[in-house]
Amino acid sequence: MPKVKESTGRKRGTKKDKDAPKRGLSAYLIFSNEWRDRVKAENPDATFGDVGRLLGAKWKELPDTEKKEYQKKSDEDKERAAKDKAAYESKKIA
DNA sequence: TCGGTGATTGTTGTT
DNA sequence: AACAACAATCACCGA
Repeated sequence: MPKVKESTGRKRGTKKDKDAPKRGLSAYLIFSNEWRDRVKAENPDATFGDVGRLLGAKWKELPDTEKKEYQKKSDEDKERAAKDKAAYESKKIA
């Protein structure tokens, strides 16, 4: 039984590695980059609280094909993060 | 071998 | 500066 987090309040400064080899962006992150301006374009009054919620709602409304595009981008980002860590362990091989 | 855990990613707007 | 919902993620490690 996977402990699914119901609250989205993760801890920000919870890292133990001094180098912190980051990870990769996620589909939503990339999607938000493109949609953030579109959502705001239709909701110039909506602040993060509004846009944020609306954004996520739209994300799910997005066609699977569309999401697939972002997922694909996330894949590239992943590979990028992989190199990031690669250098991290390389310099920090210890 | 396998699981699940935590850490991370980016936006905006506020205080 | 940091946080707050929104969602995905997924690499990492240990037992």
